[in-house]
Amino acid sequence: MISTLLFESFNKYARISETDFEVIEQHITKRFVKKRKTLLMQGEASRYIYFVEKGALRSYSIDKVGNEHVLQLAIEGHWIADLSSFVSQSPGNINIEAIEDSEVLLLPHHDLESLFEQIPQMERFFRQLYQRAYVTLQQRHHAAQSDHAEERYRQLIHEHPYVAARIPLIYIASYLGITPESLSRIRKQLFS
Amino acid sequence: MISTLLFESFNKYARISETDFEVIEQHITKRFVKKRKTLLMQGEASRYIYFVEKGALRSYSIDKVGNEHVLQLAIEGHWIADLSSFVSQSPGNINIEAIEDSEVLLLPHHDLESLFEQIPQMERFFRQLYQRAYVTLQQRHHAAQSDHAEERYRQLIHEHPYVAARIPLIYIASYLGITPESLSRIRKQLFS
DNA sequence: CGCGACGTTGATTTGCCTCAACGATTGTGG
DNA sequence: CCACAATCGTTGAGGCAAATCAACGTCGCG
Repeated sequence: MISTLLFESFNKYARISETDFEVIEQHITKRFVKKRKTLLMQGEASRYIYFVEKGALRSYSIDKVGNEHVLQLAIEGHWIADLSSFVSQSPGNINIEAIEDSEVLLLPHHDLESLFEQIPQMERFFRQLYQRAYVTLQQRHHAAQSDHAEERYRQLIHEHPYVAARIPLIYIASYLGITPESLSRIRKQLFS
Repeated sequence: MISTLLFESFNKYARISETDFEVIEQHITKRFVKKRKTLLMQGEASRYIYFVEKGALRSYSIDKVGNEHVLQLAIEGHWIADLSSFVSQSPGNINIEAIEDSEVLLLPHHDLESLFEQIPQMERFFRQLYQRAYVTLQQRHHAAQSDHAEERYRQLIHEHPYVAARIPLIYIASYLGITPESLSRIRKQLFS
């Protein structure tokens, strides 16, 4: 087995047997990404969906004035992707970059159809993945509208303590939709 | 044919023949909703996805302090739903309400499986529907992060002039994530 | 060593909110 | 059918959360 983490991830949302998993693994390739190196650049069609085996990554978009906005933070055991680009196989406007030296497993869009046919549970897994992505995005949007920055930061610490502890403040701030300065002040006030 | 509008909507994103459409129509029911009456209430599992045949509706969620946040505005020819609830068939936290006296067509989740089998193009249509919902949400989130209220309002007028012209200012404001007072001031400044 | 990445702190500004009041419509119950 | 109540939009005054601008300290690394 290439990756126990990956096996567990599949099994969390669908029942994948070990023999099925072996089939899946044949379609997986591994890639190493150095800190601050880009894995996916806007303008490309995202040929893969990425599973973080080790390290940490972020996805972000860039606005008119050149500011980056973090969409997703992912540490080992989690998936990261530009889903709209991956699903439609058309150019996206999202970048994915390593925050630490990382190992990433690549599952190619190209192989999905045949995988779905061989392993019906894979289809279920992906359906759920898309669903979760949508629900998460909706919750974030709602939180951004209705909660203050401090409350959103509290929530993040509560739900993803590892992420909050490990990822540099600048990216956390961007994820929360505020400036590093603001988050720094919020933290100061929160831990005292 | 019950509804030409509905037929056109299907055909915009998938090729549905008239004979296929007749099959679909057998699963559709019509419902009249009076202004300010609720079509779907939070806590319910959304059994239907709704097509607006006539009138206008909004979907919204309510935050801790009791404020409403409009998620979607839909006039005739458009779909509206609590997708996460509809897809998972579990209780949602979204309300759908008529802004004007409206006619709505109901497509039940219960019938989808069999429809997908009979009319493969239906599956394609729904896949695209989900995709568009996701992309739209992501764009809105990005806009909320990077643009000022005035710019977001401009965009809305540009992309959905009919909506902007017809829907009361309070709902537009909520959709943009600002107060009615703020939008009123933005408008004053914009049209002078 | 020197430079870039990262975090902090202070001073000031600003976009939008809150609260309050008021007019114009539209809706409704007696 | 009229009176009164909501709904909707506007305007003004004041306040606040977070942004901006600027400066500085620490750390890791080529």
